[in-house]
Amino acid sequence: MAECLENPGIGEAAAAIERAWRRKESCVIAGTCRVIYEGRAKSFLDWGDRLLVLKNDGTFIVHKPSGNNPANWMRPGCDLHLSDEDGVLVIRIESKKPPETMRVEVRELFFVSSSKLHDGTNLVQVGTEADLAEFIMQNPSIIDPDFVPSNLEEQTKYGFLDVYGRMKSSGEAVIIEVKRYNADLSAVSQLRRYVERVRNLSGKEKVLGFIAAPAITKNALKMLLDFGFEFRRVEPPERLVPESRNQRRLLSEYYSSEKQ
Amino acid sequence: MAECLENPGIGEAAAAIERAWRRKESCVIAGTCRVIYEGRAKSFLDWGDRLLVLKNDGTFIVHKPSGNNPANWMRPGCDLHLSDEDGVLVIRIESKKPPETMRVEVRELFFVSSSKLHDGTNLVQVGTEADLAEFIMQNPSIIDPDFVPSNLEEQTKYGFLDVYGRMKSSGEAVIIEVKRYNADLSAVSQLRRYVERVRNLSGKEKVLGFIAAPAITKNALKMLLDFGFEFRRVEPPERLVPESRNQRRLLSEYYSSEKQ
DNA sequence: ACACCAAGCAGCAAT
DNA sequence: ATTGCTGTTTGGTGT
Repeated sequence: MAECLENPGIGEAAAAIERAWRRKESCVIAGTCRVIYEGRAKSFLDWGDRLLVLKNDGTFIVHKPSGNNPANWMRPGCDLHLSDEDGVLVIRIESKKPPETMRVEVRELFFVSSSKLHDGTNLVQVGTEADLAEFIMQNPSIIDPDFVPSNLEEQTKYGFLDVYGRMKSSGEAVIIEVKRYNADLSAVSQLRRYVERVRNLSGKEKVLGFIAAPAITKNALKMLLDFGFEFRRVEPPERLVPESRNQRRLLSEYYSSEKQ
Repeated sequence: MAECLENPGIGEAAAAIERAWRRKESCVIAGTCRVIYEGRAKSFLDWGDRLLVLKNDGTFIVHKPSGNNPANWMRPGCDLHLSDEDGVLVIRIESKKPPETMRVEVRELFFVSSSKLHDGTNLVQVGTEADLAEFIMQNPSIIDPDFVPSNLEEQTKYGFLDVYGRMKSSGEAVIIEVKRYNADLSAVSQLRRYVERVRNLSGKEKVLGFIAAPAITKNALKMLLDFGFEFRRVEPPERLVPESRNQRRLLSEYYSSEKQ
């Protein structure tokens, strides 16, 4: 099932990686390497110890021993080529579209571990911006007692709008830009764009603009008010901070929500 | 140096991970697991085979056997806690700020590999937007034969302006928003914001706005022209090798050695 | 600490 | 295929 080599030689390691790749296994290499990337940009990473992750779909990821993000990577669908150049293991990874290449030179190896991995399940997520928009649709009075959200068809004729509707009494169009976190200047710009678009397309003179978010930056609020728009504070529907007690209950909660 | 376990039992694996963590080694686990994350959002990943990467700085990353991005992750600085719950290895990862938790249950293990990794060198990169802005500063005629870029201090006076200057003959202010790729609607919004800001702050009536990029989307071009701005096509220079910074010297050394 | 912005952004859905 | 936009965005820089 799994195959691990501790402190292998170049040839040994190359054979193991080649084998894993041919068998469509996932493979992790730890070693001292340097990396050259050329594609949409160019980069060079000088000698150091890293983790190299090779997936069977042609994904290749270089991780430094600290930090969240990879130092270098190649997206799924790459080709792999291994060679021994003067005692250095050279891994070339190539992508056709976009045209990119990565060259990893490994001069010392700590381990090469590989295993066939099966995974048919996908991540289930809650707490996104779409969830917040849905919450506003269900609770329109958060925006205004007079606000009535529209159906989706009416929205789509104006393009991508987070939440769209109108004021019941006046019939004025209402556009709401929803942000999951602190709304900033670009959120206001976005709202402004949408408002102008709806004004043009509908011919309505009066289009009201709102930003609904947990918070808004000072400058963004100023810009918002300058344009005659309004801010509505909206807390996310669920408490997302972790509870210390009874972690297991949460798991069963996920299960029941999965089952539905 | 390196330590690998193939198909270990729960207790064995827990001991190895604990040991790696205590020794500040980087550790990779392959196994069948499910993952619950709660923090800025919530997610649940049902049973499947994954790679788990634990770094000594408290980074924890869950990779599915395909795809570029991690399914789940915890950023640097987390605490780790291991336990055996009814024959299932439970890895709890906790972050204080922001308050987040991840719970990984591993019911089968393929390998646990760890090694102490040292890496003092950082990535050197060229071909960013800043490089393109620098190129325009050096070659202002790309924008207009009459365009004279200002020095860097003047750039920062109004905030984050990519390139700022004026027309030599008329004295009109010029603002250039630089994009490394296809300029889109948000790029035009950004330019518009900057132009309005400079108009307000400087009292200048005439402020010219440009987008300099390799390309621009259709709608973005329409919006750009509607506002009276202009587009300038700018291809990134063939050779992006900079000279000033010490770190960057490494890259130019590489390139010149490659070219021979 | 906050605000703002680029990113080899990635990935996804709608056109 | 392109466009537009979200993201547990991340990471960096300037105030």
